[in-house]
Amino acid sequence: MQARTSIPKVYDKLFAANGKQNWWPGNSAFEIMVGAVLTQNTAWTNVEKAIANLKKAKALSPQAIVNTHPRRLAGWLKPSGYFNIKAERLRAMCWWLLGQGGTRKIAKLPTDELRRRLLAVHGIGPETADDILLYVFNRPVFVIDAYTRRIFARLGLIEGTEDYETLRHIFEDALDSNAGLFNEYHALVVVHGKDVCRKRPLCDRCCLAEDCPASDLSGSELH
DNA sequence: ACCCAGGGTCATA
DNA sequence: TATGACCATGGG
Repeated sequence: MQARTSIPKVYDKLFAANGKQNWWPGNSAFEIMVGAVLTQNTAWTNVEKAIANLKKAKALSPQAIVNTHPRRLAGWLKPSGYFNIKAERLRAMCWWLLGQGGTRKIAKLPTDELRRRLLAVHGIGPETADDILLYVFNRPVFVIDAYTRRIFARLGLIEGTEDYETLRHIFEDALDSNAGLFNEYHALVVVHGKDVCRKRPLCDRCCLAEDCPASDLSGSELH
């Protein structure tokens, strides 16, 4: 009981310490989708280099990508790692997008149906699908990633070994179903995960610690 | 020289 | 269903 009711409070602390993040980085729906695939188990700085290569080659569109030989595409993706696999995944996503008639078309689908279709694409798993649902289609879906497991397990709010869907429902049930909130929350989790809570056994000096000044909301709960 | 990064798929038991 | 191997570059 204590555990689940604290999830909103963690958001308040993260927001108070880090402010608004304005995610997802990228200037178009398609760029966000490409980034979501390329960042799989990969540092974002490496993803930026690969996306820059695509832009320089004027290949940041579904048509351009399916018209590009996989070898050449993989070459542009090299800095983001797993380049052969990611070239296939981007191809699969682009074929799918073209077959669906573009993002404008599928934007009309209900969230459950859109999620099923995303998960049916080779190379799009639960987290990537939810990144796209949330940051492209503005759907109130809570994204679970490795940082989420680590941080909240460390805080004692979850075990950390729960499967993806279980965790997603825990977070979605604990919060208002608000895409803007989920957007900011996941961004804050990632920023916090990179920044402070790396290899420590406990978040002893970070903004989530009990005695941290940045975590003291002085009873002014924002929700 | 290690360790890990905003995961997912596939083969095996 | 539940592990483990595999993918691969770049920054710390």
